[in-house]
Amino acid sequence: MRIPMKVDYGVRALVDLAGQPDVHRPVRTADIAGRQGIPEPYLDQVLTTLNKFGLITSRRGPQGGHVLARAAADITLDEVVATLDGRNPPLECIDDATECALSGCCAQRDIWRDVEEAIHAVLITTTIADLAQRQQARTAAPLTFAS
Amino acid sequence: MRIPMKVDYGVRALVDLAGQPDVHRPVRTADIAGRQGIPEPYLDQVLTTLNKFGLITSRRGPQGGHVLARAAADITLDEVVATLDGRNPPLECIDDATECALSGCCAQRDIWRDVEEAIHAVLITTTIADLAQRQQARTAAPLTFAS
DNA sequence: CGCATTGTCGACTGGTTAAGTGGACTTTAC
DNA sequence: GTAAAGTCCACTTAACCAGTCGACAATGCG
Repeated sequence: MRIPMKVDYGVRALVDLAGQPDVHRPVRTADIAGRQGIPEPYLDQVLTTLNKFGLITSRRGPQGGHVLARAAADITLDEVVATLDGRNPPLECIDDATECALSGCCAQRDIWRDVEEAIHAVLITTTIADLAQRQQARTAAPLTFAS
Repeated sequence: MRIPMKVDYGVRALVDLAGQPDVHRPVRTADIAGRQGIPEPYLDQVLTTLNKFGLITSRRGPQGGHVLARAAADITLDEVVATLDGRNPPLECIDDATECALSGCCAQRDIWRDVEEAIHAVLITTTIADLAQRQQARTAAPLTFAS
């Protein structure tokens, strides 16, 4: 019942990209890793996956880096989780009814599905833009008093 | 974001115990394993844990086996998960604020906490008795039409 | 063209989880 | 009291996840 590191790192990276002053200037892996406290080689893999599935666009070479492929408001957390965690259901039997067949369609399958849907409901209503905005408000607020 | 096998097996075993005609007669590990399609030696370990934490009572020797230690209606799924999965938060930083400190109290921490609470909400409102009842209704219903 | 920079990919290591194996211990039946 | 039926416990194996390292490929610049 844990959130994989991949997912946490991926979300952090996307929020970092969304929070850049110029959204079209590529950001290097090392910069994101430094700011977010993520082991760089590992973040590397995560960003590669995000690029492969079209969440970010990456460019190699000098002045290369990563850019959000879409508007931050269009990227839901649910999509990030699905991309990085491979669309795994919390338990096999939820999608595959074949395994659970012998126990006469077990009752707890409903419960696990409820759990899955509860998670889904939270994740689908949250976008990277939401998080970036919240982040910005949080880093700015403690320094400047409300005018 | 997966539900550990331990948890699934543990819940299945408890529901199995709750569904017994005589709740006070001990049920053998092998019987539960056979009915529920669980690898017996592994279920063994799970049941030992459940016994150690007082969810079931186990007796050794001939006519030995496992019995629910409390009423099925008093055992919530949340408790089973906590017992078998060791009260792990979905992400370290939710309980330990030390790790996340450098990124200025990150925004997604709230979201992961929301997810955790959503899961909690489902699990705490479901008891072993609920599942056992639902299970019984499901195995009986397809044969007899509603009167 | 040649080289530095930066992303991409694959193999490798260490820790945790899901199981399997074997033996010790405890209780009941005879 | 002895044997059998059970649970309990420690060790091993296989698969997976987090993280590291090094080679390769593409891009831009002189």
